[in-house]
Amino acid sequence: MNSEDLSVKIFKALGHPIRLQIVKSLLDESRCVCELLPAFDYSQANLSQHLKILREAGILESKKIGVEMHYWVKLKGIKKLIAIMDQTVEEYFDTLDFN
Amino acid sequence: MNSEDLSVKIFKALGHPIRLQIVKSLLDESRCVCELLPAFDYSQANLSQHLKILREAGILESKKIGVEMHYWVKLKGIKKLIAIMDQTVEEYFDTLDFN
DNA sequence: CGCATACATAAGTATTTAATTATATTATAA
DNA sequence: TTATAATATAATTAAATACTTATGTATGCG
Repeated sequence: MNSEDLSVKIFKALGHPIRLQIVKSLLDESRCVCELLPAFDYSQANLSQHLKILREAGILESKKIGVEMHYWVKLKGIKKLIAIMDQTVEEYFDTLDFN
Repeated sequence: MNSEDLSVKIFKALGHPIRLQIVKSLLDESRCVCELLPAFDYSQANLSQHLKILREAGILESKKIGVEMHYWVKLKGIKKLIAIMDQTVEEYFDTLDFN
């Protein structure tokens, strides 16, 4: 896969409300699915599928510990990316004030 | 729309190869559709629809000048966002080298 | 063992998104 | 005014994505 395709894949992976929530909740600490599941209101299968998409985009990494599967954010850039997105969204709302 | 939804909308808008290309080509200068169209290999209608999605995500702004419609990147954050994405993709490929 | 827990995968359906083709709009120029 | 260029919109179809329900797999425990 080339850089352009990977960029698109990462943007796309983050372009879903459930997945963005998941990633945000993993920015500073790893968690197992058993912790994520009750935190959100999605079915276990659905959550698992979204985690797979995030793993395949290279955003998350996982490791099995006993019976639990732990997930964390693999790329440091993702945290920056989300921070810049927050800034950008602020910028957007700021521009609205002048209309 | 709240911040979370807007973040998702922007990520999603960038998560398509055509749209990412368009945005990148507009990062430093505005262009009319008549300049964009021959630069890429998409049908006029298709291009127009992607431009609409980018406008509706707040990423692009447009203005009609005579018979031409000019587009440019409205949010400064978008340029940063794409720069961080490029870094992140590099980071990804770097991590692969150690496997 | 055999069962329970934690998770993944598969299959099916519903919904969304994308692309194509055709048509509409708007501004200028002849 | 009509013709043309530049662009948008609508309608259709195709394809991808998301969600649900059902089932499978690995690990640890009694």
